[in-house]
Amino acid sequence: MKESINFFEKVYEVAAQIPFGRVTSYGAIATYLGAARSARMVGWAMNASHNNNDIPAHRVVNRKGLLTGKHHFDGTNLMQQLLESEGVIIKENQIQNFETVFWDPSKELPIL
DNA sequence: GTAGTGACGGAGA
DNA sequence: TTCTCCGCCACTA
Repeated sequence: MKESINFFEKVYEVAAQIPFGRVTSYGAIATYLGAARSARMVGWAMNASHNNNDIPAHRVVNRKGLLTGKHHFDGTNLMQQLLESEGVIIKENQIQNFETVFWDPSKELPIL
């Protein structure tokens, strides 16, 4: 076990605070954490979030609102199904009204 | 030690 | 808007 990278826990913390029926992007989280150029790390952290049940990874999509991470879920439509259950409309793996359901941590959460 | 890859994002065309 | 290229950090072979 290495020293726990705060980056991971921060990502989890932010993701866990995503309100019901809202979504955010990897870049938004990365920017909030001060790693705007490391959005990939956020996605990578999400990959490890499988061990954290409190991490609604299905609420995290790319900046286009595309469910790029759905392949990492058990089913093929599990991610979409979860989001639709929260009132998020999805079509062709892309979130509709993305601007409406988008949740920006850098705006909603206190500045780091 | 080097190269390839990835749940991404931004800039340029 | 989409496509391509580059950069970013961490992991794997």
